[in-house]
Amino acid sequence: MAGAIARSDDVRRQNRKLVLTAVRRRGALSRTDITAMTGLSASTVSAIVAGLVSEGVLLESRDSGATRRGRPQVSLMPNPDIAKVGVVNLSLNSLTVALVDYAGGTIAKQTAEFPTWPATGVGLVAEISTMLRSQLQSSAGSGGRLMRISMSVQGVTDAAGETMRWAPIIRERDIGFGPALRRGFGVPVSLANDCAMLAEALRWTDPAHYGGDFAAIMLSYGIGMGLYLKGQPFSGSHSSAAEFGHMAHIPYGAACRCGRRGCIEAYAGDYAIWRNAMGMPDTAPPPFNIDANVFAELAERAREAAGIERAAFHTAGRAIGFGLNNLFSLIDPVPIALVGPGARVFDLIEPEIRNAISGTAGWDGAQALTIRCYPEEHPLLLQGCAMTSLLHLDADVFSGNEARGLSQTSAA
Amino acid sequence: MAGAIARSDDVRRQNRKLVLTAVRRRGALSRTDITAMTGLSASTVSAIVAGLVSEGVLLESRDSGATRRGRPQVSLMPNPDIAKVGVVNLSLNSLTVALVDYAGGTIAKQTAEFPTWPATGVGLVAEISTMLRSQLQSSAGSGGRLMRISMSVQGVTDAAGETMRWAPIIRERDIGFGPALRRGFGVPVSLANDCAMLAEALRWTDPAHYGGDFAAIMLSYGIGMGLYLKGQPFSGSHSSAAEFGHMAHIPYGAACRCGRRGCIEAYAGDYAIWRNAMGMPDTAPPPFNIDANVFAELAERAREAAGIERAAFHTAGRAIGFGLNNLFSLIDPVPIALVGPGARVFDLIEPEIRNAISGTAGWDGAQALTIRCYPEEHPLLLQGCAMTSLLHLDADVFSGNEARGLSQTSAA
DNA sequence: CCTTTTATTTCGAGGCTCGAAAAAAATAGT
DNA sequence: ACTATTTTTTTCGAGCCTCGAAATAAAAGG
Repeated sequence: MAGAIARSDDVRRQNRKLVLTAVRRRGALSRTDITAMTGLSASTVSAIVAGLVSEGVLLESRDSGATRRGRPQVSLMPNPDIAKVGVVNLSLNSLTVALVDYAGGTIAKQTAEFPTWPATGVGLVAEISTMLRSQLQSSAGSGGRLMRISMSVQGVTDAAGETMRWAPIIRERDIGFGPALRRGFGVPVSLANDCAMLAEALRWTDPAHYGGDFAAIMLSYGIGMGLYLKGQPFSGSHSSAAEFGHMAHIPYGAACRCGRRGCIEAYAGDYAIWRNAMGMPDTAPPPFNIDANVFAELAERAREAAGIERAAFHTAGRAIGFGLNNLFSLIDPVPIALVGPGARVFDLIEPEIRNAISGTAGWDGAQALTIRCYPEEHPLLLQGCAMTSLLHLDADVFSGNEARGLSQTSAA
Repeated sequence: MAGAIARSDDVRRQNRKLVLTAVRRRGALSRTDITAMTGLSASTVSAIVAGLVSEGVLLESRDSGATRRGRPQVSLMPNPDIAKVGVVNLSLNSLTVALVDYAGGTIAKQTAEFPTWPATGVGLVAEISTMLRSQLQSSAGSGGRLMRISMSVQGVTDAAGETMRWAPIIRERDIGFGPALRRGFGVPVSLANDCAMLAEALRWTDPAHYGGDFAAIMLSYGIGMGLYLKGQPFSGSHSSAAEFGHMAHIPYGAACRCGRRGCIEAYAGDYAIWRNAMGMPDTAPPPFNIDANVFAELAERAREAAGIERAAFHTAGRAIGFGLNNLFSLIDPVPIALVGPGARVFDLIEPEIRNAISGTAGWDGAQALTIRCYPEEHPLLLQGCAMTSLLHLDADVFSGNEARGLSQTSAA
C-alpha cells in the first residue's frame, strides 16, 4: 500500500537519475553546471559523474576554447556509443523503423508503405524485424548494443505496453508486438498508443508550454488523444485509454467505425466529415480511407462558400468542442495540441469548437482555451518514441544496478 | 523537472512513514509484525520505533495475555493523545463538525441544521469556529493539540484545497474556508470536494475492492464524483474537477442548475427526476430542493407501475450510463460506488445504466461493470475527512522533521 | 532452576551526502 | 619566465542510515 522501503543506494540511484536527465536535457553540461542545476553538492556530483564516466554512460570532452580565467570546465554528454534504441511506428498504410543512439542521434530510418488493413501480426513483426536487423547490421561498427525498442501504434494497447488490443487500421486484433519483438531481439520492448508518444514529444520539445497538464489530440484517420496529468503520462489501468474520439457525442447517433454509435469520431473523423459533406446519412457504414486530396478539396470548397461542406466541418467542430467540454469537466481545462491532417483545417472547425465550449460555459465562465496546431505528426511520433526509450534508459537502467558491470568500455 | 535530490534522511523519513502507515492500518502491531509487513530489518524497525515512541507518536502496550512461549511481543499503536484533527462537512442545509484523536477515535461530533443557500462565508466560518472551539474546550484535558483541519464541501474547490469556488448549495462564491480557518486555529487546513472524501473513506474501509482505480459517485442534491487512479486521489490542476454530473449528455439539452444545458445532472439529479416525473418541460428552471419524502413517493409510484415516474428514472439511468461510458472511454472501466439517496433507487435506474453501457459496447465488448451502493453518505464523508488528515499527519508530519522537538510527552 | 523459544537491542560494516580543504588547470600581470 | 589569481574538480572526515550477526531480554516448559 504505502510503497517500498528505502535503502542507502536508492539515494544514489535517484541522484544519478537527476544528473543523467539534467545532462540529457541540456545536451552537454560541466560538473559545475550539474551542481547548479540539481542542487547536489560538488563532491556528490564529482562522485556520481566519475561513476557514470567509468561506466561509459557519459563522455568527457574538454572543449579547448577556454577564454575565461581559471580551470576550464569539462563538458559531459551522453555517450552515443553506449546504447542504441529501436523506434517503430505503425500508422495507416505506413510502417517506419528507425535506430537512434544514446545521445539521441538518428542512425538510420526507413519507411515501408503497404496496406495495413489486411496485414497480420506475424507479417508485421517479420517486416519490422527485417528492417531493424538490416539497420543494426549497417551500423554494427559504432558499438553500443540495442538496449530497448519503443513502438507506437494507431490503436489501443494494453496497460503493460505488450499487446495491441485493437486498431482501426488492422483487421487482426490482440497482436502481441511486445513479446514477439522481445523474443526476436532480446531487449525490453514498450508498445504505446501513438498519441501518447505525441504528448511525450511535445512535452520534451516545448516544456515551457507543455510542462504542466495538457492534451495532444490527433485528428486524422481516427481521433486519438495523449494526456499528461500531474507531470505523468496518463493511461488507463487496463489499456492505453484516453479514447477521446470514442466518447459519446450524441446518444445513439452516427455510426462509428468502432462499431458503436454517436462517438465524437463519427462526427469529426475524416471519414465522418466526408460522409456528411457528401450528404450521406450518418448511419451509413463508415468508408475505409479518405484520400488526402479528396479531403483537401472538401476543405477548399468549405472555405469558398457556405454549403454542405462547410456544415460538415462545423459539425465536426461542434463534436470536438463538446468532447473537450466533457474532458474539461473531468480534468479541468488544459492546453490543447491539435496534431495531424486535421490541424490543416483548423480554421474551418475552430469557430464551432470555441462555440461549443463557451456557449455552454457555466460556473467557471468561458475559460481561455489555448490550442496549437501541428500538421505533421510523423516527426513527433518518432521523437516521442525515441525520447521515452532514452529517458527510460536514463532513469531506470543507467541509474540503477542493471548497468553495473556490463560495460568495460573505458576506464581511467 | 526530474524532482528533488535525495539525502540520507529522506531514507529515514520514507521508512518512518512506512512504519506509521502499517501501524495505522492494523491498529496495533509489534515490532516483529512491522518487520514482516514492511520488509525492513529488525534493527531498523527497532531504531525507528524507538524514535517514534520517545517522541510520543506511538504508544507501547504489553498486553499481558502471553500464552505462547518466548519473549512476548510489545504492541505499538498510535498515541491518541499526541494530536487531534478537526473534521468539517458542509452539505445542503447541514453542517457537521467533529473532533478526532490521532488514533482515529471520535472525541466529539455536532451537527447544525440551517438553510445553507442564503448563508455567507463569514457566517459559516464563525459557526464552524464556535462549534469546533467548544469541542476543543470540553476535551482540553485529554492532551494533544489540534494539528489539522479537514473540511469537505458539496461543491468545487480549488486545487490547493484553500477556497470553495462554487457550490450548488450556497449562493455566495469563492469562499476562502481554508485561509479563514487557518487564521482562526493556527493549523493547516485542507478543503476538498465531498466526493473525494467519499473515495478516501471507501478506499480505507475496503481496500480489497477499492485498492485499484475506482470511482465514487454521489447521487443526491447534485451529482458528484471522487476518483482514485493509480493509487492516487484524482484532482484537476486548478480545481477539484471530476465533475461527472456536468459532462454534457445531450448537447443544448435540459436546463441544469449550473447554468449550462444538457448536463448529466439535468437528467439524473433529484430535481431533474422530479421535473420529468411531473411532466414539466426540461427547460424549466430547476427547482431548488426536493423533499426526501416527495422523492421517495416518486420512487414508490415508479416501482408500482409503468408511467411517467418510471420513465423519469429510466431517463436518469440512461444519462448516468452514457456518462459512465464517456468516463470509461477516458480512464478505462473501473468499479463504481454509488453513494447517497440515489443509491436507494438503484433498482429503478440500474437497467438503463447497464443498457446504455452494453448497448453501445464497441471493440472491447460489454465490460463486466461492478456497482456497489451506499445509501448513507454522511458517515463516509466524515471518515474520509478524518482519514486524510490522519494519514497526512503520518506521512508528512510525524515522518518528517516537523515532529522533532515539539513533543516532550514521554521519555524512557 | 535450567532449557528452549521468541522478541528486541546492540554493534560494527558499508553506503551515501555534505562542507571544508586541497589539488588541478587555466589566465593575468610583472 | 614565473608568480598570483581565479575557477573547477577531487579528496577527506563527519554524520546519517540500513543491514546482518551476535548479544540480550523475557517469557513458558520441564
